[in-house]
Amino acid sequence: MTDHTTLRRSDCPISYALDIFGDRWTLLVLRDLFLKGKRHFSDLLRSDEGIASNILTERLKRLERFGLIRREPDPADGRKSVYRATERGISLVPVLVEIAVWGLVDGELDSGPPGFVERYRTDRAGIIAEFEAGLRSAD
Amino acid sequence: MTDHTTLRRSDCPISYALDIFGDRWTLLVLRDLFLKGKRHFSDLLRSDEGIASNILTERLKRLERFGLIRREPDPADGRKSVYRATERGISLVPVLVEIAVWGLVDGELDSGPPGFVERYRTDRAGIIAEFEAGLRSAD
DNA sequence: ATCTTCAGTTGCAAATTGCAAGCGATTTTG
DNA sequence: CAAAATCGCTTGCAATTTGCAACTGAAGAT
Repeated sequence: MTDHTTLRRSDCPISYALDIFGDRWTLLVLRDLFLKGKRHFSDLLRSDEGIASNILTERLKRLERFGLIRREPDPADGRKSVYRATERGISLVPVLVEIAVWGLVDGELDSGPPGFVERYRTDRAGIIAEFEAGLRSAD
Repeated sequence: MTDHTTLRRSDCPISYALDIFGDRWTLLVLRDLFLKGKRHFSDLLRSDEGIASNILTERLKRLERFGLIRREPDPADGRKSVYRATERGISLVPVLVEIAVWGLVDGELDSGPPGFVERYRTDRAGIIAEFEAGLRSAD
């Protein structure tokens, strides 16, 4: 069996990154977790794109193994876990923002915060810093 | 059959982007084409990661359909085609660079141009402009 | 106590990927 | 000019991954 979960295909940084999040779902899970503030399995399951529960389970485990997110028991509800960004995960915010901006412009979409692209053009660092700060302070 | 080649899963820009390049190979093809200056099928086939020829064929067709690259006959060799970035494709350079930087830092890799990350930190726009200019002037 | 919700797991069919071999059209070699 | 090599694919097929639906045990709500 080819082990895509640990095997590195080459020493190229782009290839390295894609071995972690180069699939149809991983970045969407991170989007919900990092940009939309979702924290629970059930919230993530109700993504706009309709991820299957077995896929979500597998991706969350993978992301935890790669150290991009961590899982904690929910103190308020024994059935639930809370998923959060680690510092390593937070370092992916610029990638997420870059992809979002590309998608907005290329797809001529108007979803997302109003004026996002305009602000990005003049204050990229500020936008990114804001998202990162939001993730660090999330309780 | 679910048609992943044309179906949009949601109106999220990240989802839109992933419907175009959210897989293990597409961005690696674009890397070779945009950042490594490869132009021919045979060169792309000899990627570090060892892409299969049927997958490469399919990805090139897809990228052409999405308007990110275009194909021309090679005037110097009737068997060959030349693949080039379109303006739309060039707009993906910032995404590629962002992912590359993330991979270099997170993976503690030392591949790529020396001092790339350092220059990125102080002159992101310059690096991107350089890659873009290189693509536009390529004959 | 019973019912519901939660976070998964399981089984299986369908789609995608990877591999090796083959192909016609060119181009190069002798 | 004929034969061999190269080019950009295509084809067949096995292995892997995905998607769907149904199910489960633990925990919470009524």
